[in-house]
Amino acid sequence: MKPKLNDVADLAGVSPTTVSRVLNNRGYISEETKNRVHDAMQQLNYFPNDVARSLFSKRTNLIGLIIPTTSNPFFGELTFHIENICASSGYKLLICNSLNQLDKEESYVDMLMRNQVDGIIVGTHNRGIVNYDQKNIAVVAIDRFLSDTIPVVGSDNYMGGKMASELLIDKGCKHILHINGPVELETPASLRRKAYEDVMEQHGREAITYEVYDPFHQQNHDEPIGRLLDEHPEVDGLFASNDLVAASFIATAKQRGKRVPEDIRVIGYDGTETTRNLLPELTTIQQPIQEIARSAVELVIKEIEGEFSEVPRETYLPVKLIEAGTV
Amino acid sequence: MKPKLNDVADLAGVSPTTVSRVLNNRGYISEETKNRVHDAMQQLNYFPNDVARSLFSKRTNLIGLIIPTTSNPFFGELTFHIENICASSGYKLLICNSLNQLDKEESYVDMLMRNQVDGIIVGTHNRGIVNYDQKNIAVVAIDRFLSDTIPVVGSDNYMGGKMASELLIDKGCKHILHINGPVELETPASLRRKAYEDVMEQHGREAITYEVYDPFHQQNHDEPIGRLLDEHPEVDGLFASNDLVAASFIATAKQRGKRVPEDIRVIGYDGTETTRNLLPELTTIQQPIQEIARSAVELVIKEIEGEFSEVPRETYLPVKLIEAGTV
DNA sequence: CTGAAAGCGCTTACAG
DNA sequence: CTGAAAGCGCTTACAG
Repeated sequence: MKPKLNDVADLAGVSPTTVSRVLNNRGYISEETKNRVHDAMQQLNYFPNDVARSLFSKRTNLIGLIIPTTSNPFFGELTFHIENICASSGYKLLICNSLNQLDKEESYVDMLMRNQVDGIIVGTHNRGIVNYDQKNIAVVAIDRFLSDTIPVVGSDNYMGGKMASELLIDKGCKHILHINGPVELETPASLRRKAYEDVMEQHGREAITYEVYDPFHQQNHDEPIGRLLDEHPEVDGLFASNDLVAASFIATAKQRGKRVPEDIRVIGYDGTETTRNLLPELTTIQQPIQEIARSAVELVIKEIEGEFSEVPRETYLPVKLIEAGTV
Repeated sequence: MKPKLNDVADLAGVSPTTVSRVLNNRGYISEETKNRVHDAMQQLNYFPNDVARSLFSKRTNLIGLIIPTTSNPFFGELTFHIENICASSGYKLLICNSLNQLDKEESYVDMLMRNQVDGIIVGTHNRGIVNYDQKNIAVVAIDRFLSDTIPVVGSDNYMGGKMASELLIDKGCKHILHINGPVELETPASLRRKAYEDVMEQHGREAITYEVYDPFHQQNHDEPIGRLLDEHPEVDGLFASNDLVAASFIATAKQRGKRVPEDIRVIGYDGTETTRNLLPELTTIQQPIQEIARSAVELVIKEIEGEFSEVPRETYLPVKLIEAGTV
């Protein structure tokens, strides 16, 4: 049987109170008892039961992370950094892959609440919205407006969209296409599209935006992209809302005999380590994933600790253009 | 304040015992009380505190997953599937990115034990080894021998290595190189190398294996690969132990004016969705990630439920050759 | 069919 | 400097 605090107390010949105190380094204890207790703990190979501690303290040091899927390199890397930063602050991560399905997100939130997590970081992009406000829990959203009060963290989407669009213009593209997620979502990421449209207008170009149903749940984009290329044979530039779509586009374009960048120039968005490794020639707008993770974790911890005044409603971190072969 | 079971009991005019019974659907309860209790729960927006339940039941329904990093596409996808399968079996996932560092793995295991997880799935590949046997907890390893008793799940590494090596031979390669992780690890993955060496020997070829220090922790492989190409200008075939290394190799080779596959044919290992999407031309041995995840979860659950006799010591799942442009 | 009591493994006022 | 008691929010024998 697992030794418990009482066993340690018995062995050390002290009260459970005393053991608890040396465990938590609270109150005055003589060096001698302290040593005896430590010896007893060692001897029994004792470690405290955090479930019992949580029940009392009403703190689990657990944070729930809801994302579409860790299979997507952006979210895989985001998850890594979030977990890493949580760990160094004494928090643990409960992971939830919602696949952008509202019902899954809802049942995950229920699960997290029953498990008494201290906070939730939400990075899903559903159509519907879970009402996090009345859950009475610390929440931070990544690139998504959840309510008037829930803080949002993301990359500087407008700047990213602007840099990408202007680069394509500078390179001499005449017919620039944009592929984005569904606009109705009203996410900060739709600013990428807004920037694209603004730049096109400034340069007297027509803005043509295609929407992919769900850019985060990995799926085969080749077919819709093929149709798109057939409908717009004049296209000579593409700004894709993420690198996976950009990669699908490049593959499809090549199949149709188009050369990249000679015939079509392509820019993606995200710039994950994985993309940099597997497709180094892709020009892309790199999100500061680690900084996004850091902000999200810091903000949710501030909320947990009640420091609401120090939590800005919106935090946008700078992006970086990575210019490579596809442009 | 969060409503508790007692509040529900008060409102419904019954004892806490009764509320607990309707919550757990245990014992006989009249329809009428059942309804009154349900009404009270609704009215108060009550949901049970799983921390308290866990303290009593000594079951948390929590599983710990220790992997190098979700940033790596193989582990990102593995994590997704494991979490997914856990969720459908009522388990939750606590995620731990060890970066293959022994000290991190150790402190994660401590953390998981304190949090009373029901089981642990281990997918790290350190040099040192944590003694999981004496932790007295359900453990399953992925592609790693942890002890004589801990079950291992993985792909059929020998078959994968054989298929890759033979394909290169069939394609007419004369000087085939293999890049692998450090052998001392004695992981089942080293069977990929064994198969390569056996095939080379059968065909009277020299086996040349290079070792990359840590193929899982993403890093820049370009420099060592560059040296390797300089030392072996005659190489016309490469079997890489994973797709990321294969991609680095291809990029480096191209920089040196080598054409793939005309001058050098390349085969990777893993075949993740992400690689298929970003680098569809890469020929690779695809691991059955979802099946590995399913086996790992099923086995750890069997251990948790005490059905040790149904847990095989080693489970190797079939791989699939994906032949594409690099070969 | 329902309830009072004890207990899961800890922690913290409160006394001394 | 140390301990007895009560309690965190549940559940389960045991009675009735």
